[in-house]
Amino acid sequence: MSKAERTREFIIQKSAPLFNIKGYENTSLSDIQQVTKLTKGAIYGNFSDKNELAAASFEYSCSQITERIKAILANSSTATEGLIAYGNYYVEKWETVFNKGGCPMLNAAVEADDSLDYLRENVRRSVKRFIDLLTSTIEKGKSANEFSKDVNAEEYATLIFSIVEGNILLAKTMNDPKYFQLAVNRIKKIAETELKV
Amino acid sequence: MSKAERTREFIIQKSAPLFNIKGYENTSLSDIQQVTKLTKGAIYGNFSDKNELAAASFEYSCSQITERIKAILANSSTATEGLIAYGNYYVEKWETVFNKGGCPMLNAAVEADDSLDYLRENVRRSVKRFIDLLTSTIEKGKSANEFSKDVNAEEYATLIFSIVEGNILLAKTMNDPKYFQLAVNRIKKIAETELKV
DNA sequence: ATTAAATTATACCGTTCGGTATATTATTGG
DNA sequence: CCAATAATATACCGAACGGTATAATTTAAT
Repeated sequence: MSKAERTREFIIQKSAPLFNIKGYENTSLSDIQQVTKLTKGAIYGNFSDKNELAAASFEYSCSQITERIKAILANSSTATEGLIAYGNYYVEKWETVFNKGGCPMLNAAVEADDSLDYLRENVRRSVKRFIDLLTSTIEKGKSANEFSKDVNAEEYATLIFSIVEGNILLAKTMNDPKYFQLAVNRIKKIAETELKV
Repeated sequence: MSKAERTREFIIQKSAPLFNIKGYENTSLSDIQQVTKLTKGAIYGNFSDKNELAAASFEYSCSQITERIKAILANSSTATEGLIAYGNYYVEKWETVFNKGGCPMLNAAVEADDSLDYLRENVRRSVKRFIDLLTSTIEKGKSANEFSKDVNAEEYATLIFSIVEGNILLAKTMNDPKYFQLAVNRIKKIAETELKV
C-alpha cells in the first residue's frame, strides 16, 4: 500500500463520521482539514473533488454497518435469531451509532433524494444491498423450514427495515433509545406469528 | 393584516418547499430571493435572520401535513378507518408530497438531530404532536369499544408512524410509490388483528 | 546516498455566503 | 391629498466556500 493509498484511507476514515453527522453538503473542506490535520494539498492530491470524498465516505460508513449486520446474521443459528439480533444491535450499540451520526443510509437517503446527484445512486444501491441481506436471511429461514414457504421474503425484509429505520429516526429525534427495544419486540412478534411455519 | 404580515406569510409559503427539498442549511438566501422575487431588504425586514425563516418554514410545512392528516382522522367514522386513511393519503397524494420534498418531519429530523440547534426542539415538538394525534385516535378506538382496552395506544402510534416514515424513506430513495401501499396493508393488518376487540 | 518521482504544504483565486446600512418607494391614517 | 411611517430595494461588507498552481518535502528505487 503506497503512501497515497494509506493517506486516502486515512482521510476517508476520519471524514466519514463527519459527513454522516453534519451532512454531505454542510461538511466543509476546512472541517476535513481539521479532523485529518492535513492540508488541501493532501486532500486534493487523493480526491479529485469534495464530492468524490463524500461518496467514498458514504460507502465507507455504509459498508461498516452493513458488514457488521452481515456478520451478526451469519453468526445466528436461525433466521428468527438473526433478525432479532439485527434489531438488538441498536439496543446494545445505540450510543456508538449515535456518536457517529446515526444510520448512514437514513441520513444520506434524506439528503440525496432531491439533490446530490453524485450520491443518490450510491444510496439506492446500498439500501438495496442491505434489504437484499435481510431478504436472503428470510429466504434461508424458508429453506430451513423455519419460515413458511408462503412468506414474501422481500416484503417482510422491507417491513423490518422500515420499522428499524423509523425507530432510529424516533430514537435520535426524541433522544431516547427506548424505540430500539420497541423495534426488536416488533421484529420478534412478526417472526414468531407471521413468518414461522 | 398589514403589508408586512402578508409579505411574511408569502415568504414562508414560497420558501417552505425549498427548505424541505434542499435542506435548511443548504438553502441560501439567493434561493429564497429567486423563489419569492423579493430582495434581501424585504426578507430581512420580516425575519431577523435565516434561521428564523427556516424555523417558520418548517412549522408551516409541518402544520400543512399535520392539519391534513388531522382532518382525515376527524372525517373517518372509525379509528381503523382513520389509521388506514392516514396511510392511504400517501398512496393517493405521493406525487404532491414528493414535489414538496417529502415528509418535513423526516427531513428536518435527520438534518437537525446532530446540529441545527435552532430547529431541533421544533422538530421534536412537531413529531410528538403528530404521534399524539395517532395516539388519541387509537384511544378513541378504545373508548368506542372498537379497540381492546389492553392496547398500548402510544406504542402502536409510534409503530404505525415509524412504518409510514420508513416507507416514505424507501419510496423516495427507490423512487417507487409501491412502498406506500405496503405501509397501508400493514396498518390494516395491525388494526384488524392486534387492535380490534 | 542520490535522485527522480510521488506526495503534501502553502498561498492564492473567484464566487457565494449571511448579514447590514442606507436609500428609495409604498402604505396608510388624518 | 399629504405627510409620517412602514416596507422594500440597493449596494456593500467580511468571512467562508471549493478549488488550483506551485513550492517544498518526503518517499522509494537504484
